[in-house]
Amino acid sequence: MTRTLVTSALPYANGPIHFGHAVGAYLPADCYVRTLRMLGEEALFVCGTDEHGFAITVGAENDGVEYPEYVARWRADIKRTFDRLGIEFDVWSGTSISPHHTELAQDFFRRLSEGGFLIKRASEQLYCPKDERFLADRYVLGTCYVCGAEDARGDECGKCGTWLDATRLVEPRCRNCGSVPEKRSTTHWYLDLPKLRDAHIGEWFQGHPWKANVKAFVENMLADLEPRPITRDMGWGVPVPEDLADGETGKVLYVWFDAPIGYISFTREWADAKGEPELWKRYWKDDSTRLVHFIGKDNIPFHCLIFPSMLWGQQEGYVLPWQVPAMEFYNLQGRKFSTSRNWTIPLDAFFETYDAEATRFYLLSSAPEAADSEWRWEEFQRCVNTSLADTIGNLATRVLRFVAKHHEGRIPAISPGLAEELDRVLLEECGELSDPAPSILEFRFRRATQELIAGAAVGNVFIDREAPWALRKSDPERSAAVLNTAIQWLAWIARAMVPFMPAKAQDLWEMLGGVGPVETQGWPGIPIAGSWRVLEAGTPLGQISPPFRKLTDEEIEAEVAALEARAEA
RNA sequence: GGCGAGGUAGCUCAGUCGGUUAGAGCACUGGCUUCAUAAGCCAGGUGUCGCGGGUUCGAGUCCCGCCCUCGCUACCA
Repeated sequence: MTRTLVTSALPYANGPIHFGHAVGAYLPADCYVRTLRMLGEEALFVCGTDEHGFAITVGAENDGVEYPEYVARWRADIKRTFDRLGIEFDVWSGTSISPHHTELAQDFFRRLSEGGFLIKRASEQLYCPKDERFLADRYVLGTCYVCGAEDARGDECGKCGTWLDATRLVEPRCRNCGSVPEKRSTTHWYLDLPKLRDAHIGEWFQGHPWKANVKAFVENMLADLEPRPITRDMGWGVPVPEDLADGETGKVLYVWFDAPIGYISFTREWADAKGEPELWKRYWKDDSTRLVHFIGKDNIPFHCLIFPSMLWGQQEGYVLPWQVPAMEFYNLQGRKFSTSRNWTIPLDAFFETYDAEATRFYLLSSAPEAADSEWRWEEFQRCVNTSLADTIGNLATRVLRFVAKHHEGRIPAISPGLAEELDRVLLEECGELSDPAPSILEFRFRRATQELIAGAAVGNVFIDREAPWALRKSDPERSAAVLNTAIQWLAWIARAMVPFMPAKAQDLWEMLGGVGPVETQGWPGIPIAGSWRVLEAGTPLGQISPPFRKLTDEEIEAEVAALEARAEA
């Protein structure tokens, strides 16, 4: 029995999330958590929005609303998408509203300072006098001092690709209001990453079996590490603790510094809500906890290096990540998802037409585990029609309608002798049986979806071999036993479907006459002859209806055309 | 520039420590079946494993070089 704390990257409360986000950090995590629970293991699933930072202040001001209102709007919008996808966190909060967050983030700063892991340093940064704020590099435009291109962004020139120093741009201007920024000296605190690496984090990282994409990337960074600023001149964020500010004012913790602390704040919020305020320590301060961060690859530095450094630097026994199953990127029909270029799938319309559970399955089956991958409408259609409707859905209807017609809608009887014989046929002679759970626990979600479908295919082979429609006349007892076995197999499928499609799994379970939540049946694993049947003969079936609607060529073609039309508009 | 990942059948991909005639799904063709959502089952593969070298009894797999695609490059989060 293990205990696992699962986090999904905190989405930034500055816009809607799309399927690329969902498949990168949220769906796999939800699937993983559901699998652990089916296996009887303890898991806690934590998420919420990341609500500080410069980009949010700009977004809110452009919309003419106060910061808290702005982030509350996106917090709700993002949550709605998760709800529709059936992603169920144990706690959902936000870094600007979670009760312990400010104090905890300040505490992190304080303890790092006491540990000697912070460096105070002055630097020159660009300040916009009109907007009265310091500008992040990417919010400054100007002429590239390398190639002369105009409208280069302060962090990188779009023309020549050079990584720029914003303060050296020729004719710089504020991206927001166009005025000329001035250089101002400002003091900030830096996290001494080289020191933390040498003290512990380097060794810790090396001694751990990471996913290939994580390992290569971080090893590289470890070799060439520099102190990183963790404060910012801004009014929106967690203030630097006054007692440590040395008279400096207007400083807040950098958003990336406070954001991952949100995982802990939210866990505390969850524990408070349960009426056991100390319970969060069971997850964060017990060595035996497995901390798993689901993220997109853009988040690897933070979750494999910086946040672990912050945690360890507390010297308070915080657990460090056990695994960071970072996904690569997910594109849409050959291009990057882009809200500004209208290369997106409008989700409100999408969920009115398409099934969220089938969408979960398709997303997991195409997840960018080892390389970038993409949503393709044609593949979505193929997946829904072939794998879900034909292989799983049709297996259910072909068996259940037969039973409805010839056995009064009740699960037919089976004798011990026939059970033994049919177990052998089904479990040994109808194709290879595989258990999706080990794949899920290794973060191989694509393979896991294939294994589920392979299981349903075994059911189809079994029915064809035994042909109960023919046996009905020649050997009615065997015909009944075959149908009993097929229904038991559907029950296996329903249970195995839970991590991928929890609601559909429940629908199927009830169609089979199953009572109560299918999750409570536990994970079915690979059936063992003689002990895998869970439904009683004589049990009345539920209402039979095809679990998955097939998608027509016309509607898929229309979706692709609409996508392209929106992008051109 | 630096780093990384990919390049395997028409399409999407799997190939663990190097080891038989390189696999799966889809698509396609033929046959069977008629319980079922025009679903199901069976059978059918002459692939330069990106290119060129090398190591080895043996390379898709390891080493070197090159070509192509994509991503990341931390003061956006």
